[in-house]
Amino acid sequence: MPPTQRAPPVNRLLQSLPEGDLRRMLAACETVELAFADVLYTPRERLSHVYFPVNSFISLIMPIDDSASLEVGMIGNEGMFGVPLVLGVDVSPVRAVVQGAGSALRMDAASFCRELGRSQVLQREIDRYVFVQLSQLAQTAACTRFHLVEARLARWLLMTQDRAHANSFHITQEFLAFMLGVRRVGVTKAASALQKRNLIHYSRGDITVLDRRGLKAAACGCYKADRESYEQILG
Amino acid sequence: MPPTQRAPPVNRLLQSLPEGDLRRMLAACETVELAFADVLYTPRERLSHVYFPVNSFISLIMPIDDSASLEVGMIGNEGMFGVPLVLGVDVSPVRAVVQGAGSALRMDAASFCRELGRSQVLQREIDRYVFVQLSQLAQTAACTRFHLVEARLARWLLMTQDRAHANSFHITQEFLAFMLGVRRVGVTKAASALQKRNLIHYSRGDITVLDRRGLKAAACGCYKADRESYEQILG
DNA sequence: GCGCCTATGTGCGCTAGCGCGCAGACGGCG
DNA sequence: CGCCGTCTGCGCGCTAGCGCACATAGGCGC
Repeated sequence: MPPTQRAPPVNRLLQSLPEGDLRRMLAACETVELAFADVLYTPRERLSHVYFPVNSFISLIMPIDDSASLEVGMIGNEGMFGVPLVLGVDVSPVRAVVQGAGSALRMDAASFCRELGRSQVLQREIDRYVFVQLSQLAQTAACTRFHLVEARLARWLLMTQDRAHANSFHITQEFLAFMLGVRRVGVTKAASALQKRNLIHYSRGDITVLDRRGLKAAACGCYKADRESYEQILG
Repeated sequence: MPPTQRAPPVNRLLQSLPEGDLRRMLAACETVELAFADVLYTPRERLSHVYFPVNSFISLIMPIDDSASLEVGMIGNEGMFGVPLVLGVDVSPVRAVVQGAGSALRMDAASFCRELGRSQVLQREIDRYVFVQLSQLAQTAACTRFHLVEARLARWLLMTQDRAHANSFHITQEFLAFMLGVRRVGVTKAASALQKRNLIHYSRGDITVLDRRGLKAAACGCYKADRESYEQILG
């Protein structure tokens, strides 16, 4: 997935299905446009829909102590939102917020469960995706504990770049701080350090990755670990 | 699960099965004795067996940067080790270490997958358990980021007490530090603070919970959140 | 061209936790 | 009874990140 490549026309989880299954899934989906910062799900609600991002992407945010929160997962067109439904549960502990505007395929929960029951391949594919999310979660937990903000930021930027399928995207430092669970000032410091090293450029919320290779070097190993986990299981 | 109650005779995931399924599962299991600090699984190995703790319990530890690590999950007789197999994957990113000595039911991976395919009820039950683990993982990630060592320690002691089905258990501060991802000295400080408040007593690795209610008050809300998640989904 | 809002940068005192090294203390074993 | 290994406690200087408050700076509307 080189960053300059265009996003595939549909979601990759779906794309891997045999033709019949794919057709049925697409028939049960509607295309929706997601706007930046849209909240698709709030904890304790019922999960009414699943989302398969096409060129949008979504953050999973774990709230805690009614003021702090932490991003614990990111979903682009390699995945889906609504994993608990696969496990027979219709709630989730995390908030789902649109991080990159764009389109997604949406399907109501009941239809999704029905199709899951019908297609072995779908079931199997999505199960594997659940595993990938689980791994990412564990990685993020440890990363958040041990790694410095600058490295975590670099990781975040790389992950976002992958899901945005572009070198530039929009995100303010305020919002970033919120994702990483640090102060805005912490992000300012880390980001300006990366900018001084000519790895990124940013201005008023528009971030451009200038040197992807350098950014990888600045990031912690967690980025690589995530990628490898994904490629090994779903690649 | 009041702490003084004895551990149920078998694993609770299994106990909830209808008689036929239960019999088949038990037939495919062997009882093994797990010793403290046994390593049941090392990342990147193939998952050869699943474990259903009876009165033992197991820690899931995420290694990172070949020296640091962090506990990201705990498995007592309410759960099982080997969740990735449910998702069609035969590896795991976490180490599995015996935290409390005792017995467990062990089953080889192939038999487990076969039984999963045979019993809808088993499948459904275990899926829900996977969800609980996932929630716990997210909770732990955020907890680790935001909460002070003392509160995290209190949470850990309560979780352990639940799984040990006893007020006392053995764990050195060194090992505890390792779980919580902090220095041993950090644990010493937190533990002696709890001891001064008469919530716990400890000496050379033997820890006794004296005041469970008080310990709950000292712990962060994550303990309560975990319990509620478990009870709501599997209770 | 001016004002305002949003985004970014900075300074300052503070705290939790780190790394390191050492001191005491308890207990099992010879 | 004494030794030694394990477990616990403490001191010291250091750093990352916090909370707060304020200072620039770019864009947009009027």
